[in-house]
Amino acid sequence: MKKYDHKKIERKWQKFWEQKKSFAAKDFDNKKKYYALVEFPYPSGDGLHVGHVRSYAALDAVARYKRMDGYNVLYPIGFDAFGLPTENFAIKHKIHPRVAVDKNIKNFTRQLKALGLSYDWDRMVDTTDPKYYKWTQWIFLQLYKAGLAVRQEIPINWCPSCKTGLANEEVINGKHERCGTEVTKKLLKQWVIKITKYADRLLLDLALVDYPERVKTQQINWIGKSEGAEIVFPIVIPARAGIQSSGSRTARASLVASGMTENIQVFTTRADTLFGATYLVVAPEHPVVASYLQSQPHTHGVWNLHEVKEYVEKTLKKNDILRTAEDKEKTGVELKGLRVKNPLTGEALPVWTADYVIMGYGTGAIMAVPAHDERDYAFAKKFKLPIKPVIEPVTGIPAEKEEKKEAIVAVVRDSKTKNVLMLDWGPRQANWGGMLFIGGGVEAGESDLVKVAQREIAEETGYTQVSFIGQANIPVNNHFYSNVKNRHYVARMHGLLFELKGGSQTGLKLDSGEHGKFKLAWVPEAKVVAMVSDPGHALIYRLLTSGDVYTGEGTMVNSGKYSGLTSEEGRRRVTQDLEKQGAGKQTVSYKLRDWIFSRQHYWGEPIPIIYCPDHGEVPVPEKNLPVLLPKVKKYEPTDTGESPLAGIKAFVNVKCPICKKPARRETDTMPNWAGSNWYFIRYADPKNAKEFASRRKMDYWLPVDLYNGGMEHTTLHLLYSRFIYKFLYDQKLVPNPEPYARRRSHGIILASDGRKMSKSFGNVINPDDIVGEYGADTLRMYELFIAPFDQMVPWADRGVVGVYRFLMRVWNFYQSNQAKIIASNPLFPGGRGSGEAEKAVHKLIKKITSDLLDMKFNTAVAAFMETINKFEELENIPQGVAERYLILLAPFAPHMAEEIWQEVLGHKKSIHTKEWPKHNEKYIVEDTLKIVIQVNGRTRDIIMVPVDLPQNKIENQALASLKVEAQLQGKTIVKTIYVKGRLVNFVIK
RNA sequence: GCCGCGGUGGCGGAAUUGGCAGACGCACUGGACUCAAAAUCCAGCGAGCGCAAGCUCAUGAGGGUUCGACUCCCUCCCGCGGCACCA
Repeated sequence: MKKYDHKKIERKWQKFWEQKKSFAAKDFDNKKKYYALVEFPYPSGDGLHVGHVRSYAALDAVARYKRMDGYNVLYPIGFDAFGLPTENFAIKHKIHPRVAVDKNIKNFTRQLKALGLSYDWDRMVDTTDPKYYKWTQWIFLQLYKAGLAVRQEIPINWCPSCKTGLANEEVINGKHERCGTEVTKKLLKQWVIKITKYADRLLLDLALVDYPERVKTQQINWIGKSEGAEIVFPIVIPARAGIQSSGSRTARASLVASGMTENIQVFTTRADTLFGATYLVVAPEHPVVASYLQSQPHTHGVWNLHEVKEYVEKTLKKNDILRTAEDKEKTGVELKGLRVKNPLTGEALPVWTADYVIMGYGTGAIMAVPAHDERDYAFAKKFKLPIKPVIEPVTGIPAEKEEKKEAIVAVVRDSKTKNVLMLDWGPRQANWGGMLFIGGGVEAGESDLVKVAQREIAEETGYTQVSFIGQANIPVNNHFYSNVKNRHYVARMHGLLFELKGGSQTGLKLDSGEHGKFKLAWVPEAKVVAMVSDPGHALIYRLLTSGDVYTGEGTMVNSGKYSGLTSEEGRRRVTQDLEKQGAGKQTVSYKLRDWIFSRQHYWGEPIPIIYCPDHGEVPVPEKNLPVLLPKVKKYEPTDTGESPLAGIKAFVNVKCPICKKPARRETDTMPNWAGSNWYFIRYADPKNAKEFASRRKMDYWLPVDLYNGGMEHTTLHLLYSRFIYKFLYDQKLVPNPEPYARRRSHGIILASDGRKMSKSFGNVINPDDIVGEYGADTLRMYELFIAPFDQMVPWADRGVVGVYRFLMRVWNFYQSNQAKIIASNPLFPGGRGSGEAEKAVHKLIKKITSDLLDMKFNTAVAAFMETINKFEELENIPQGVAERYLILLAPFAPHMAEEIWQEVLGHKKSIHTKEWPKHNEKYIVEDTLKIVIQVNGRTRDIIMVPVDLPQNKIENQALASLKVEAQLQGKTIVKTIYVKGRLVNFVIK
């Protein structure tokens, strides 16, 4: 028997496939195409990670399966090699990034080839190849021409020690990753890509694609669409501000001179709370603040310029992390003297600036409604600003005919035990009964709610020694049914909290219907929430005990003509009315920010723009692309805050393409994401020198049918590349609106200690070692086997051995002559065998095919194991069965399958060109059924019956079972449940 | 805090979507082979009671729906991931 020499076998077939170009994708085949894509790796100095292998092996299995199933498959690979890691690697090892990339790509290529992945190597791309990044620059120019690439002064992360701008990726916990200095914000002119213009389509078109739900929701949340209204608050200067009245020329003139606008626009999703706005807050970066500071103090009297200036400066120094992660204590300062007018009420409101309002969202200004917003509430409490409730919650379900009443709900807490007094009205019915607090109507003539509540407490519980603690800030309108009165009510319930001071009780004084209907119950605090059965009572309890602000919807109050409307209707009406008077409009706001595209680093694509003293920004003419990254000796970041390219005269100095006068090149480079945005398009036509890809080839190959990559790219690469593709689609340059029809993500592989694999922990598994010891087939199959594909899982050395043992058994099985039996069988002409083996292989075909389509690789591998176990039990395996098993295995263990196929079974052509087998249900169907017999839902016996046995016969057989008989002793059968072909269940009493 | 995902033997995980809980693999135990070990092969392997047939308990906790719940509903606890003053 031949030994399994994985090294020899794997090397042999890898060479064979490479020489024959077995897996090259043909452009324009008459077969159906299938484009399987894995995120191309970043060729780091550490080499391939076992995490890469998981993704690549999985899609390799799919790609190989699809080829065998008759598809023309494109399964390409390339390298994403620009960016910081390489630059840092180069600096650390004192070699040029170009050299480092070439070296790393070579190493990665060797490792990938040793895994026997069926890539079409002729289509390999490298984002740092000028022939490639020419088109990355070209795409940038298209964005520029469309007005989507613009230069803006934007606050960026800034390292004051290195004097350089930083990418977000370089900021770790608020510190510069290289020097540890705290990062600040600095205004710099940056290239910005207007991805926000596509926010809505990026959101809507998620409906067109098959992505995992969590990927979709993560993108939806990231885009963060909120529908709301923009409301215009005109700025007024009140008379008491000093010298001049609001119409005063002097005051106005000063404001206008300082650039002050006529009004402040706010964004809100709750226009229904406009009557509850008691002040305005603008972000410290808001232009109103700047104009306020520039205005002339002596004309304005009470202006507190100094204080405002100090606050703004302090805030701007903080970076985002400090500003948000710092204690949540609200800070802010009033822009004294400045007032705005509520456009609907005419009420004058003060204006504050506070860092809890951020410039980047909405309009950078809000109307504060402290009664119905937690942040505004906290701010108003701290600075003693008025709080005005304008929404009352509504609970319960309205009935057609209901009586209105004012009511109280009293929560009584024992001062010692902290238990809460509840009334137990028996089991909860549809809208009455259950556990409630003490409640009662306010009767005519009663005005003091505390007295009303004390009266009700005494009447219903007899307790008189209760002291008032507090009242809920808003009443709850509760629709309910009174069983006692047999009537529907809507009660405006005021919540009051009491403490019991003494246990003495007087006689109860109940309404006629109340006698004996309820019991008193002292409920521990922790259980109250779970026990209270009425939603209105539950809400009151929350308002009373947690001090929560009511931020939900409800019915409008204290809102003039809008009072009584629901929140939803109120929002519509208020917005409409504002629109009519030109004081507002319906609008939409997104959390998504524009994409900062400039990096002050050497190792990236130069941005193809020239600055001319006469013509300003001039794009590099397309015929002059690529703008080559110059070869330099020094590529370390400078300490001037400019890209290292700025110091290279031969690069910087250039003639203006329009007037030929001396001009300067842009010296910033593009971020890492630029090259990876569109690489999957290039695979369709990787060598094209005239276009980024030919339209015909794109029409054939795109979109990607299956794209696998990491979860960590969901809101970066995945979103960016969707955006770029949509942009190209709008330019009529690519054929579809979405680049990836189906997206899947693999879980990361942790080290066996459960931590992340990391050189510093010394727990890294190198794929080379596993390939060396057990072979690529074992490594690939192991990684598919360990866990569901999308789940994170720790590495287990022993698990590798398990898969290796399995492959050894497969090897030995085919080496023995067990697999070459039965030439023909009378029942199955054509050399196919009958019975168990045939059934097993048909089941396997079905299982493997559906698992490949569903990406359930772990259960597919288990099925291979199960089937080989079965084969070993059986005496004879027909050759046809053995061959089909091997064909199914080919996408998973391609080397071993090929070796056995050609060397042991003597076939002349590669197994990977063999057609994928089809299963036939008729071989799978069992001729006897296993019927589970249950008594009261518990399995008591299992019987085997012929498939065609009718129900009554099955039931009779079930009854005849001795084990069932034992259960039936002295009981009667109430009901018999039969589930076709599956079980009989006797319900007995 | 909000959103999403998850919790099943000693471990990684199966379970046709409401119908035999624990497939497959690892670890472990016993046996065969061996002078011995490794490798390999055979058998066992959720817990408790029992000589056994078998019975009882068991899918994070508690409740509910159902003839029947890992699966559906409610409440809670824990873990992971994302977002985080987004008005």
